[in-house]
Amino acid sequence: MQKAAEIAKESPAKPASGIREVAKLANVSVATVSRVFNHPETVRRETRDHVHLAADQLGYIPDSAARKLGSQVNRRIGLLVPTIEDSIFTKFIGSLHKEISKSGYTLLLGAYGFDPEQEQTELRGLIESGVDAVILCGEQRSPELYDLLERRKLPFINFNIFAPDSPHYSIGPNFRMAAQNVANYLIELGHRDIGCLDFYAASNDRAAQRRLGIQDALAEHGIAFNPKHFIECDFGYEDGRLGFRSLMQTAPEITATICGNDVLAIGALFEARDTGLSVPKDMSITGFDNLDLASQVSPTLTTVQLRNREMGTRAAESIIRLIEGTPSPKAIQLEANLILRESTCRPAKR
Amino acid sequence: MQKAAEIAKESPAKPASGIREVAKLANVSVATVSRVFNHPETVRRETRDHVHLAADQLGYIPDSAARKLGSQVNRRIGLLVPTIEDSIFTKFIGSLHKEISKSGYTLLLGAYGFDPEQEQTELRGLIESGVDAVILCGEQRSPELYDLLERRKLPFINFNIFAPDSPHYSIGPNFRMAAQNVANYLIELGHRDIGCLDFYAASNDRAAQRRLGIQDALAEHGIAFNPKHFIECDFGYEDGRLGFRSLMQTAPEITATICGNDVLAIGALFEARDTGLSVPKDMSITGFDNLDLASQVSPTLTTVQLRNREMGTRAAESIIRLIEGTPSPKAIQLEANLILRESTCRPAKR
DNA sequence: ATCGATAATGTAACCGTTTTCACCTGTCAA
DNA sequence: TTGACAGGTGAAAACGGTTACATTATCGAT
Repeated sequence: MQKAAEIAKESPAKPASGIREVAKLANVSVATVSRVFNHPETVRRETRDHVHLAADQLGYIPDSAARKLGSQVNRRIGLLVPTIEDSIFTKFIGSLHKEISKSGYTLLLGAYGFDPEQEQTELRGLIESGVDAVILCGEQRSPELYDLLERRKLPFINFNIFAPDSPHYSIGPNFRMAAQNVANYLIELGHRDIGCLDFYAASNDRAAQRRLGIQDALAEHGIAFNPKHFIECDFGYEDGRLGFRSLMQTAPEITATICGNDVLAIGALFEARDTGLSVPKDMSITGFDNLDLASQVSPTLTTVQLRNREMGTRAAESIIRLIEGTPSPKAIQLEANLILRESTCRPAKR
Repeated sequence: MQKAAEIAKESPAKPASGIREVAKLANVSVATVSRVFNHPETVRRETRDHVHLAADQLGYIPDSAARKLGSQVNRRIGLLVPTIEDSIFTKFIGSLHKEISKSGYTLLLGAYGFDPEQEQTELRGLIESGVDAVILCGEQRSPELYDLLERRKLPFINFNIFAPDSPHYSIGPNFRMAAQNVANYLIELGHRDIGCLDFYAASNDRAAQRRLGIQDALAEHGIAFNPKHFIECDFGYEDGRLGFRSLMQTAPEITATICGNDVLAIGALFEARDTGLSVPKDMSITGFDNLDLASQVSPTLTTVQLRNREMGTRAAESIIRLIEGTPSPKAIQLEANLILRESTCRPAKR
């Protein structure tokens, strides 16, 4: 380990100094220095200034490990996402990070690649690393994982899901209702045969919710549910293309396709274009997320606007309240507005 | 703080237990328990099993703060990126995270929104949080920041830049040469008036490098450098559109546009299409990154493939070597291959 | 059986803070 | 003058591990 230190050339300057050096220089006890930083109001103004001066002079940075040991407080929040390579999470993480930084928290990031096993490993890592709370994606996970959280009495909230009936805290859009809205809109336009491209519902509760919402809408309008119309796939433009292609093969009668996200929808859009299908005349397509790209493609994409940034800031507020013991709403529902654009219209064929 | 604990309902189960409880249950001393986890080879097999059994039974998770305090080792790596909302960084972070996880490190993330001031604040945060090393983006930053690093004797490497002449460790593509290749390719196709859309070179050394590369190519072919052809802008599809529009206004003579990334290029592509310009016939367009989207748009985009995932894994290896004192190459150059697609061809007008 | 070397384990100091408690000083009401 | 009290401050005990060093098994050689 000392080796690591040798990498930097022997600097003649001051080595990293601790609270004792500061105390000595300021002519006070270490207790006072500590107080200056943690409970400034309890120390005399003059003393405070001395200490600050000394600290600046020495470039003092408190050691958070020692601090944690002493105080049992980390000022650290753990976030577990399935993947960081998706703009939903990216926006969420960005605004979450910004918001918790404001309150002096740092972010510990874990990604588990949609693997529940890995999720648990990462959680252990976060706990071990010392987090005051964690934020998880979705609601569906092994009881052992929830157990771990409870045993450690770690506050946590689930994001990207609105679960008013769950025992856990949650924040997110109501995917079920949002999807129902999309389906209703298409049905009211006159569509009867509606296809659907989404993730694997069994392992992704957001996809499952959307699926339910679509079924709600179909049932409401007395349209039979046809499992052949529901295709499950991975995400990525290419997956959207592939999914759309197989949808057209198994169910050529459909006049509209609801996609679980914008990437899938845009993939489908490209595939339709490349196979000579006109969107929206021959095929209406909708997405979820409202990516920047959705309003740039041609035709522009009808989609559901999600508030991923807002989700980040609100989740931050919420989790900090939980850490501090302030009450916080159990389930927060975020808006999910349908944005009408050019990729949808009434069906041509009847 | 106890409040936070009360959030979880009084669980009758075992509270988080420490090393002492494990020691007692396993009938050994705390030292032995510690050794089992840190230097297993030094303890008898049988004892080891006892300890593991006890630890599992109690759900023991060592406290990393205490661990750090005792051992002066964190197993934590800090990463500072300008923004997390960009697929370059996203891919990099993803693979970096995966790779360091393998070696038992966790990732501390900081984002500073391209603000040097904020970068320093975030770095302080990371140091305070206890990182064994940090990874930074680019090379250009205040001497104070470098100072902080040296004073703390923190190993660090700069990513997304190849800087063989710098005193610091670096890993990334050679943007200058890559851009020179792009420009050469266009010039050899017959283009003489080449526009350029990129970030602000003054605050972004990658953009500055690309600009130099383009100038190299122009000079090499005896083409005069026209500052009007270089437009600086933010990133995002809309910025690409705007940038391209203003480029067409100030320099309508150009027959090709080199963009600093694919998003900009695709924005330009869309704008060209919407204004009735045919790509590539009237205008060749190139990007940087080779996003998934680049091969999906129409026409498909000629671009430079960057190895951002590879950058992540290699950076991980490198930084871990640095931490452990194993020698590691000072500057690693990553490939940057020009991918020819449909968005470029010889100029029509002469 | 004794000895020495070596392997396995225990004891206790230490890491750099926070925090409890005790103490000192000065002020004010009785 | 005295006692109560509050505001500042310091000494030392935590916090939960790691590890240097001391100590105790174990075992082969004599």
